[in-house]
Amino acid sequence: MPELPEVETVMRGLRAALEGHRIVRAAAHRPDLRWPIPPGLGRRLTGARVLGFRRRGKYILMRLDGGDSVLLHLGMSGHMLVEKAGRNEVTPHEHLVLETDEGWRVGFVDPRRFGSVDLVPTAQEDAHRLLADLGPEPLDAAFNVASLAQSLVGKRTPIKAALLDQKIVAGLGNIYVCEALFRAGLSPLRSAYTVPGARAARLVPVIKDTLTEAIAAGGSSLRDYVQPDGELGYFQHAWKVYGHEGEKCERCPGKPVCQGIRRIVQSGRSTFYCPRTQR
DNA sequence: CAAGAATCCTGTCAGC
DNA sequence: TGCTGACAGGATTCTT
Repeated sequence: MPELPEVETVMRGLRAALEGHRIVRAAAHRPDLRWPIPPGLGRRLTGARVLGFRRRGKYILMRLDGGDSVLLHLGMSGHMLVEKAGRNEVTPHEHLVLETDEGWRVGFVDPRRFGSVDLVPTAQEDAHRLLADLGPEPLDAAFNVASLAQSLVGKRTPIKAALLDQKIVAGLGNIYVCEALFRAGLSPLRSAYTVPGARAARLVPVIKDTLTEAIAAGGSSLRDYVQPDGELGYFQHAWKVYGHEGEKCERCPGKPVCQGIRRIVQSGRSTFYCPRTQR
């Protein structure tokens, strides 16, 4: 489900509810996610104070006193529920529930269970096996035209697949890759090794802009996805190609040559693009 | 080695 | 109304 802007939005919501507060109750209700929730996690969390949050790619890290951090990935269908404490029944897909000293109840809900929860020593967060191989943060200066060009050299895979590879850049997913390629006027089918140069120079800024705008909008809300405070993100209204199969691309209005936005399948996932303006 | 397919799991929606 | 198949924001693991 969530890509970088949604994860960032969720992290900010968790920060507002949890940072500086003590966890007075914690329980894992179903440990068999993408990887098992470590046994004893509930016990480890109970009584801990939450010191702070950060995001790395699509992962959220929650720093606790006592030297450990909780590593959270929302997978495809994961989201967080933040509500007033008091509800004792657990909804069917609520795999982890916390309660704070200020009376907030925070639940991790993930029907498809592609998400994961782990515990990692704070001092070694970035050495965790799930984080160790991640590429640069797309909004950091370390992600730039030169660094992207470098990582695309010799890659014969389509640029669409390369940008989905978290080792090349950390946090892009299917929606934002489609949107960024549209904005850059690059075909998702183009071989990655042909991008370094002028094309990479177009691509990097639009990736940063797209993500920045999406974060400002509170992410994109699909179906039941909501931010922790229950608000809906609204970036989905800014999508130009994703989910717009058959519609006219806004770059070629009225042109008889425009066949409209096309959906194709690349490595098992939908790609939306305009064949006329994206080359 | 790299690239694409298969896989994990549940819910929803379109079409019949 | 029920049933079936396609598809969904991800990422690893298995095959070519």
